[in-house]
Parts: sequence; C-alpha cells; structure tokens
Amino acid sequence: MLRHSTAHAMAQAVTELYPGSKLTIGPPIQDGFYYDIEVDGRITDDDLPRIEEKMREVAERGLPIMREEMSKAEVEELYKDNPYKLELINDLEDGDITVYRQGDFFDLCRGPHVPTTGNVGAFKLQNLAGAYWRGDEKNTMLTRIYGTAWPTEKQLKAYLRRLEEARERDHRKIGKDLELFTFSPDVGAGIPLFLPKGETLRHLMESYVRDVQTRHGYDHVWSGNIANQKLYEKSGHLEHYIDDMFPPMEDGDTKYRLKPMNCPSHMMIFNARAHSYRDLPVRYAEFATLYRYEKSGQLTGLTRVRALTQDDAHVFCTEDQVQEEFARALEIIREVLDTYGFSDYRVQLSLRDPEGGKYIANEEKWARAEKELRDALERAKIPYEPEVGEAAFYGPKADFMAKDVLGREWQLSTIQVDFLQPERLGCEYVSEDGERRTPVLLHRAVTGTTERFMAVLVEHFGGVFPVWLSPTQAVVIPISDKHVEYAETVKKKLSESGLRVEVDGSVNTMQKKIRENARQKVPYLLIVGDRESEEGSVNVRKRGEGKKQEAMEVGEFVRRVSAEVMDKS
RNA sequence: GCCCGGGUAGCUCAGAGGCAGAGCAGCCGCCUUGUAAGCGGCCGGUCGGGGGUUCGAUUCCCUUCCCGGGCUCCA
Repeated sequence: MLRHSTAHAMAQAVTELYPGSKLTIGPPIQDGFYYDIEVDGRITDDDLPRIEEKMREVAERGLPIMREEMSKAEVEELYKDNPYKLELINDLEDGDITVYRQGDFFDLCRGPHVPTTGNVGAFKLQNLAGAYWRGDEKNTMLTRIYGTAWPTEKQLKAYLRRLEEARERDHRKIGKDLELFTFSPDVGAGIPLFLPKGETLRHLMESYVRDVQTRHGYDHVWSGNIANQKLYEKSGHLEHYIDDMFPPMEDGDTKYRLKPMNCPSHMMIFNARAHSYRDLPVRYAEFATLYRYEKSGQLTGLTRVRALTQDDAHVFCTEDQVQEEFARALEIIREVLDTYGFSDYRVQLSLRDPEGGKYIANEEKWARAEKELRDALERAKIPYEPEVGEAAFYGPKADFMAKDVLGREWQLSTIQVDFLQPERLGCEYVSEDGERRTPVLLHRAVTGTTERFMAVLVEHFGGVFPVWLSPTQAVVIPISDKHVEYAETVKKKLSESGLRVEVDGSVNTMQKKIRENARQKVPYLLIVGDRESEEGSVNVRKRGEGKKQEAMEVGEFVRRVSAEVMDKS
C-alpha cells in the first residue's frame, strides 16, 4: 500500500514536471514500485533527483488521498486523452471502477492507499527503463521509472546496503576478481572466455555431473558443433527456432548451422542401428557446446550467452517407462543440487491447457504423462507449482528455477517429455509383439548449462568454493627466499596426491602473500619457514578462520584435505 | 531487437574545448621477512572504433562496436 501510494506520488511529480505525460500502469513490486509513463519530453538518469525532489514536495503538501467511485462513462470522459487508460477501462466492469485523487492529481486505481500524501515513507528512485505497453514489442515504448519505498529512512538505508552487498556477490565481479572468465569485444558478444581457473571449475563441474550420470546408467556421446540445416528442417526446429539460430554457413548447395540444440543429433545416433524394446531405455548424454543467437540486448554475464554448454541428455523409452525415467532424472538433479548445497530453487511443472488445442499427441497420452510427472514429483517429495497452459506443444515439462543475486530468475535444470520429435525423425524400436513403435523422448539437463550454473554457483558461494571445487586448493607461502626450495617440495608432494597447489614465489613479504591469496579465497594457505623445513611440516592457515594456525606433517595435511575433497564437503 | 545510461593505463576510478592524472597491478632495485598491504625508482594511454564541427576534440554532434539497467524471449 505504501509502495503503491509512493508510485502515485511519483506519477504526480512526473505529470507536474512534464505536463502532457500520459500515465499507464504503476504497480507495487518487491521492495518498491514502478510506473510506466508516456513522457512528454525525455527523462534521463540526471532527472531522477529532480523528480524525487518534487515527490518530497508532494509529500509535504500532505494532500488527502480520496477514493471516488465512478461510472464507466465518467472515467472514460476523464481519460479521453489517454488511450492507455481507456484500454484498461474497457476491460473493467461498470460499477466497480474507482479513482483516487490527491489535490489536482487523480489516477484510475483499485487502491487502497495511505490517508494522505504526507504518509508516504522513505523512498528512492532507482533506475529508468524502457517498457513496451502491455509487454508487447509491437506497442509503443514507455518510460518505466523504478523506485524503492520503505516506512522509515532506516529501512531504506538497510535495503540499499543489502543491494550493495548483493552487487559484491555478482558473478561478473567475482569472475573478474578471481580470474575465472572474461569477455572480449574482439571475440564477440556473449562468448565467454574461460581463464585457467574458470576452466578448472568448469571441468570439475562437468566431470562431477558426468560421474553421476554414468552411475545412473547414462551413456555419453558427442555430436559435433555444426549440422546440416536439413536436419533442423526435418525436426521442425528451423521453422520454430530460426530467430535463435546463427545464420547458415554455405558449402555449395549444403547449408550448415551452428548447433543450437542436440536432440536431432542424438536421435540420429539412436537411428544408427535398430532397437529392440529390450534396449530401452536408451540414455544419451552430452556436454554439448551450443550456439544461440540471443538478441544483443539480452546478453548478461554468464547467465545469458551465445556460446553455451548444455549438460544435455535424451532418454528414449516406452510410454510405460516415462515415469521411472522421469524419476531417475529427478534423482540425478536432486543429488547434484544437494551436493552443491543448493536449496534455493522452485520447481515449475508446465502442463497443457485443457482448453487449448495447440498440443500434439492424444488426450490420453498427455493425461497419463502429466499424472506420472506429478506422482514422481510427489514421491520424491519435491514441492512444485503447476502452471497450466505453460507446456510446450510437444509435451509437459518440469523446470528448476533459481534466482541470481539481483533477484532475476533463471531456469537451470529441466526435464521435458516429448511426444513429437521421435516420430518426425523416424525413431523406432521393435516391440515385444514385433510391431515397430515410436519411443517417447525425455529431454533433460541437470545443471542446465555450465555457464549459467557457474554464475549461480559463484553467487551462491560468494566465490568461496568448497575445497573440491576450488581452482586452487592450497598455496604454499615461503617466509623468505631461502624457503622457496622447501615450498616447492611441499607442492610436489601435494600435487602428486592430486591436489591443486601453487607456490607463491613473489618478491613480497609473507604478510602480503597472505593478504593476496586470502583475497583469492584460497582454502588453505601453507606457511613454511625454518621451523617447517626442518620438521617436514606445514603451518596451515584455513580460509575463514583468520589468525588461527595449525602445524602438521605434510602427509597429515594431504590426508585431511583429500578426505574433504572426497566427500565434497 | 527496442528504451535509458556508460566506455579514460591490465584493474578501480578522477579529470576537462588548449601538454592526459591517482592508487593498485607489472618491471627494476633495496629489504630476507612468522600470519591480511615493507621502501624507492621505472614503464604504462590512438581517452572503444570511424566520421563531422572547431584554429584546436579525449571533451560538442553523428555513426558503429562493446558493457550495464530494463522490456520481450529463453538454458
């Protein structure tokens, strides 16, 4: 209510500063509000303080906020110059229309509101954005002003501080600080470049998922980076997905496309030989580099890129096996997310709209699949939100959604049932009764893509990766030059035990080396001087435990850390 | 793609129509160190690219690329 009233105060301020501007909608949102306005003139970031000033003035006037019921005809007259509001009014029932007034200002609004403009609390305008009227890019672009509002100044400050802290955890910042990845305009927008440490992390993430998949009976395949465009004509992707594909490369009459998804390729692998029902389910997994032509304005850090690596898999199975395979995929996803200590996600189950007719395959197949998916989720005790009408035309799906540090939601894991593609691409198996049948296809991704999941992971851990995931697990810090040799022998021993270790041989004081490596969030700093080289020990300083130090034999350190790596704690 | 903002040294950032700056990093030297910045010196820039206005542009204008915040769309 407070936020909504603040939005009105802002709308009033804007209409006073920019007479002739047309208001559209201005709802409260998490932590604040926004208002979409067709501004007469142009607002830039520099104008925000002026608008805030005016809002304060409006607040000081302490105008009573009055509710007024109006007939449809009356409001239409009131808004005769505002096509946006007229459009809104058109959707309203006569007799159920209210307008709120404060001084000369009025706004079509259901309310409720605070009693006077003097009752708005602490607020701050945050940023400007363009927004299409009703979210449709064919409509006019309006100016959206975002603000935050709180009952007290103190709460506002606390919120702004939280925002600041969140920005510190932003994967783009940490990725730079920890030398994980970078971008180069010379290479291209949306094509992340992984530095040695970032590649180590990728590799660890992928081998882990690979191991889990292998344990759950998946086979790994590989299908290249480009494919004949005809394949996508057959699969139907070219028609539906063309805007997301890079333009073709031509070789004579043959056109190739950078691979935007793996399903058709995996189906060709399936088709490489005849299958009996005894073979099923067939599970093909691939860490596949895909290229998608995302609109330039849409690229963001590692969460939205043009070159991405999907931990994709396709399961070919009979209708009777759908539920079990879906459950198996859920189990893999859960195991992986649990290992990462990742619990802050929601599961969305996208179902067909019983009214709509865009769905292929028959009613029973859908009904059965949807029921089995629900059952499997319930049996796995995974809470989910059913979204009716959100399903793809080829089948229902379950998506795991997570938020980044700035509150933006991203899809990670996904499991999709597909009744369509296997048929289009001629996938078959011979059933028990000797008939040729089309298998059902499950598409699933565990972490989604390595890039996006890394982004979420970096923010989840704030760069403080568990030891098994840390690109550098320990740095040996010689106290002076004469200890470098011993430091190297320590490193050798640790490396031979499979740990990722470096020696900090820079010409710096021990203090500075500690500082720099601590900033790199290295889990273990091993200080070695006269004492340690005589004893064959290391003095261990553990990340996050400050000055606390513990001397131990090198072998003892190896044992402890290896155990920690082993159980991924 | 569209709207708004931004791009100055490897990084973080200051500056301004008239000789381009700081800290950190890097390099060289001194120090030889016991748990979060030792000291000194040096190097470092087509002020994102192209075009225009001007006696003169890094600064003003146009354009293009890239980045950020949104909208739409998606892993």
